[in-house]
Amino acid sequence: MLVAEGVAGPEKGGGSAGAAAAAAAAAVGGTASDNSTEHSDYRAKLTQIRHIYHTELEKYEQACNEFTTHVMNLLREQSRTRPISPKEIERMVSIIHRKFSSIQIQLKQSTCEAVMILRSRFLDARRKRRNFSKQATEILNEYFYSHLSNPYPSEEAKEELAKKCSITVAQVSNWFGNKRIRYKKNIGKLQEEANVYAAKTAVTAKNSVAHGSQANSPSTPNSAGSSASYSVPHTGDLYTNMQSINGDSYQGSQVTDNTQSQLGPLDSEDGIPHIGWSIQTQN
DNA sequence: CGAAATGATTGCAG
DNA sequence: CTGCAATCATTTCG
Repeated sequence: MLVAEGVAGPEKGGGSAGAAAAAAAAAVGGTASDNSTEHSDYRAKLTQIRHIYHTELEKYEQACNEFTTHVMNLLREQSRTRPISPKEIERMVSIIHRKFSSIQIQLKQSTCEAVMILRSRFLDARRKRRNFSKQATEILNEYFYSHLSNPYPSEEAKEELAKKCSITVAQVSNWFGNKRIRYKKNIGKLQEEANVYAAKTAVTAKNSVAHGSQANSPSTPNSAGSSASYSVPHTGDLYTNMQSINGDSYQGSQVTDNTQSQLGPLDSEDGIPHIGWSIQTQN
């Protein structure tokens, strides 16, 4: 257990400790490369614990030896007045060693406890999030808005994005989960963002798919100062995607989009259009 | 400081 | 197992 934590291992600099920290990081879900700043704290504390442990252990060992020799001396002294069998000496020594070993076990236990506390605190810190870098969110948004019609990246796409953003696949999934739901919740506000990113990536992906007649340029002329008027991005194509609520077909590029999905909370102030990718069974 | 933004977690459903 | 929705906990912004 302590060995696993790199505490009771060989007392060299930081090899095993580093491994332990890395393992902990992996368990937490970090990339082990970028968030080293957070690990340094953990590692420093682990090192401290290890140092204390070894110091104490050495102290006990030394005390044990001293005590043993002391007892031996006493016995030797006594041997002048009475015969002392080697067996008795052995017995005494073993008793002493047992005693000290129990003390050491206690030390190990308390050390173990300290490590566990440290570890749990470190794991609890998983909520201590760091915002992604500007560039990472840029990349993610780019993908999201260029696949707005079906923002469900495949496993490969997630890996790709994760690599590009220096985050984990799980984080990508989290991000898309959050993004989808928050986008849906707030279409009005995020519209501008959508347009921005759509414009940004207008030429890149997907136009290959849209080779249909309709010009795909989303190009809301941003004229209206207020965000009042927004036309759903739906950069063209395939947002009819699954939405296979039989019948339906799809109503041209115009997005009056009555996909029922009555969002309760948002009062109808502007007839906010709804997004298509609500897969939810909602017949 | 409080509110908004945001990444992570939890519970639920299929 | 994946996604959604609600919620938590932290960070950032005004």
